[in-house]
Amino acid sequence: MNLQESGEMYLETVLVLSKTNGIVRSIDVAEHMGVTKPSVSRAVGLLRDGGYLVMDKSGHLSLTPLGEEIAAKMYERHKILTDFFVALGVSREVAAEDACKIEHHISDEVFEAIKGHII
Amino acid sequence: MNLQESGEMYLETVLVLSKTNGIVRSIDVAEHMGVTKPSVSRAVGLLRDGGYLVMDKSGHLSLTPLGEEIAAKMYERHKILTDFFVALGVSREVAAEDACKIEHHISDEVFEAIKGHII
DNA sequence: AGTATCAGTTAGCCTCGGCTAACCGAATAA
DNA sequence: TTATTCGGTTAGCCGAGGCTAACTGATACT
Repeated sequence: MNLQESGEMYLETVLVLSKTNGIVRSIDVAEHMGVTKPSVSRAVGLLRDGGYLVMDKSGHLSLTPLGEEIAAKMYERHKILTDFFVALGVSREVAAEDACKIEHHISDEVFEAIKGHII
Repeated sequence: MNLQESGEMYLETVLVLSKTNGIVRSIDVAEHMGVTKPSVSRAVGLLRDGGYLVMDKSGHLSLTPLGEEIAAKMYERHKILTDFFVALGVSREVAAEDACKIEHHISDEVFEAIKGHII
């Protein structure tokens, strides 16, 4: 499985929800992301097949080390990019929105450069 | 027609090629973007229907004021973002690649903030 | 015990944006 | 004049990633 932007987003959401809620179910992911249950169901199936997460018999999702790695990477990008934009004078809300969109598109090189220039 | 990321990319390419080559044909757009003729043909059709560009009887493409506006906006973003990343220490090549990807995703607010902080 | 609710899945549809194969018409070359 | 090439179009396929409708199975309520 070649992880697409949407896959990264699902993994990041699982990570964020597990930090805040503890346990994470598909329905929580759906609500948090504003998508439907079937969309999450398919995404979870693909991510499970790809070895990025597992679902136990009661429907609780947990990231594998591989999934955790990607989710943590996206989450770090999200935070750093948001802070960076805020530091440039952007409102926190718009900064977070944009961070969410571009975190999946920038190269490691550009991200590290930004990270190294936090004001 | 609601302009998608790919539409913006086609418009920007027409603008860039018109700056360098003068006249622009679909085949030139295809070669420059690394897509096939049918892909360009369909995109040009949609952009024509949306009032973003016109094609004369000999196949020459030109942007309408509406298309020009969008293309110029993307082109400016491309240049500014590239310069910004280069200023942060990123190689020109990677900077341009990333600029190309994110120019379609960032908000006006974030872009203006970046533009105002060119080092 | 029977019913309602809730979470997850399945089936199937849609749009976007690539692709190949095949066709058309104009210009060029033999 | 006929054949090739070139540029554009048409038809149709595919994958990604949304969606709705409908089913399933478990838990909880009456």
